Order: sequence, then C-alpha cells, then structure tokens
Amino acid sequence: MTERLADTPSDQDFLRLDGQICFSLNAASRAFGSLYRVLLKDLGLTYPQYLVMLVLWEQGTVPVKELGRSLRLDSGTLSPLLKRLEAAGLVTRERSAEDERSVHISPTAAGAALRERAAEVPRRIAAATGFGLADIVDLRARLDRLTTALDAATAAEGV
Amino acid sequence: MTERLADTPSDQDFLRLDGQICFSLNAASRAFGSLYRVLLKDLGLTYPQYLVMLVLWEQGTVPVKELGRSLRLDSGTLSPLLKRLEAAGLVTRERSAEDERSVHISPTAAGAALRERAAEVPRRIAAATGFGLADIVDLRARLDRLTTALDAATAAEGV
DNA sequence: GACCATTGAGTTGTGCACAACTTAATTGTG
DNA sequence: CACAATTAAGTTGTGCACAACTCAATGGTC
Repeated sequence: MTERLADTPSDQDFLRLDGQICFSLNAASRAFGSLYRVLLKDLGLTYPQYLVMLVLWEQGTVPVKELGRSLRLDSGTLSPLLKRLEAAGLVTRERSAEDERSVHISPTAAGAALRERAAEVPRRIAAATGFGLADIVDLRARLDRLTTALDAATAAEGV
Repeated sequence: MTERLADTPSDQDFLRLDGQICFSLNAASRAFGSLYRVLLKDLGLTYPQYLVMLVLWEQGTVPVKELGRSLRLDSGTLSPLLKRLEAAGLVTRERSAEDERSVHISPTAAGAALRERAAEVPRRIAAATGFGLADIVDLRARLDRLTTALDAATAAEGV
C-alpha cells in the first residue's frame, strides 16, 4: 500500500472509513444497549423506557411533545412506548385541559419509586466504560458535533 | 453549583453523564442512519443491507456465520435480512456441499453491479461529518475501546 | 457403530425507529 | 365568523436487534 498525504485521501480510504466510523458508532451504541439491558432487567425497563423515566424523574409531568424533543423521538415511537409504561403502571397519560391536543405524562407512585432502584445504574455504566470523566465529556462533545453536522447534511440532501 | 475535583464526581455528575454519552452515541448513530437512508434510497438498500453488500463486494461468497461475525449480528437478524436481499435479486443463498449446516451468500450480477452506483456514498458520508481523516480515525479508536470495555462489563454482569 | 453435545440457520415474539398517514384541536387570515 | 393551515397524538406498515427456541447436520466419545 502506497503512502498518501493525509489531506488527500483516496477512494479506497473513503471506502474503508465507510465501514468504520458509523460502524464503530453502531457497535458502541449496541454494546451500551446490551449492558443497559442487563442492568435494567430487574427494573423491567428497556433503555428507551429508562430514558423516558429519567426525564420524568427530573421534571415530573411532561407533555409527549416535550419528551419527543428531549429524546429526539417522534410520536410513532413514543405513543406505543408510553402505552407500555402505562400498562406497567409506571406513568399516567392525560389530555391537557388548556390544549386538548396535548397529552401530559406523569410518573405514578410506582414509577417514582423506581428511581431509587435505578440510582445505581449510571455509576455502574460509567465504571464499565473505563473512561474518566474528562474523556467522557470530550467524547460527548465530539459526538454532538458529529450529530449536528450529519443533521445539517441530511436536511440539505432531503431537499 | 459547587466546584468538585475531577476525580471525585458526585452522584449528580453520574446521573447527568448517564443521559449523555450513551445518549449522544445513540443520537449520532441515528443521525448517521438518517443520512444513509437518504443516500441509499436510490439503491433500494437500508443501512444494514448496505453493510452486508459491502462485505460481499469485497469478499465475494461469504457464509452467513462469517457475515454475522463481521457485522456483529446473529442469525435472527441476518436470516430475514438476507431473504429480503434475495427477494430483491441482489444475492443468492445456497447450502454448502461440505457442511450442510452452512449457507453461502453470494452477490448476483445485479448485486455486483450495484457497487458502482454505491461508490459515491462513502465520500459523501465522510464529507457530511465535517471531520478530517485524522479526527475520524481517532474517534473510531475511542469508540472501539469503549465497545471492548462495555462488552467485557456485559459479560461480567451476565454471569 | 450408537449416543450425545455442539454448531449453523432459521423461526417466533417483543420492542424500537421511522415514514406516511389519519384525526382532532388550535391558530391565523381574510 | 369562516375556513385553510398548522399542530399534537395516534395508527399502520416495514425493517432492524435480540432473546429464546427449533431443527438438522456434524463431531466427538465411549
């Protein structure tokens, strides 16, 4: 393989990258998923459900719209997920009085109680990464930058 | 908010981190997914299907087992995916003669031809990230390190 | 050679992500 | 006020990820 200047990558370079950043990202995301699955099993929550509960624990009552903004999910994903949480007795769903289009989600007593049992999860996750706080903060910043760039590109293509 | 030493993060720090690295990772992964979806639409491929085709373009005929190892996917995911690729006329599936348990996947002529049309995708993805080659390589290394650590932790918990 | 554990694909069932659509409530404008 | 456009949830359909399972082929081991 011949040497190339770092600023003039070949098609081959791109082809290799291709199966890489996104693939590595995907793999890391799924690896997190596996660990969360194990840690959340006792609580009877999936990772997306756990994210919803995190928001509710912090904010109390939250409209579906706001949940979607926070978690980057649309109603097509949230509606059935929230129904399952409701069926599990962890949240309530009620139409807003001021705006009948809006539905407010609140944790039930059981849902709120789950917070204690979930308290250990974040620390165990952080420990499992083997990363220090600074590393994590740095990685997060890069990923967020990446997401912003990709969203912009998708929007540009989408036109 | 009070200042803390970097090496003694509080529970609050962990709770905040929690909704962060994994969440950022997830968001980035999905942002990639959205861009790939747009770019692959003309080819009639989803991102996972594209990954399979990448392997086939590079290696020709590959047993399902090997595909699973490469892509970190099990037969529960691959079997239906490969059936869809077969239905689309992009791959063939045949039982191995030496080992009747094994199924070999090969690109058809149409599947191989798709390679040309997909050639642009990697460069456009790389451009969309806004990252240089060095940044991408570095990020990939961090993510792979993360995945390894998480897999080890999951295995340890799994016991 | 018979028996049993292992292996590779496939199937079934659950849940998430997302596109495309529907429905009902609200808002804006003539 | 009326009516069109917008907005918030929800529904439907497709595809992926994964656990748990089945089934047939293979490879020891006695």
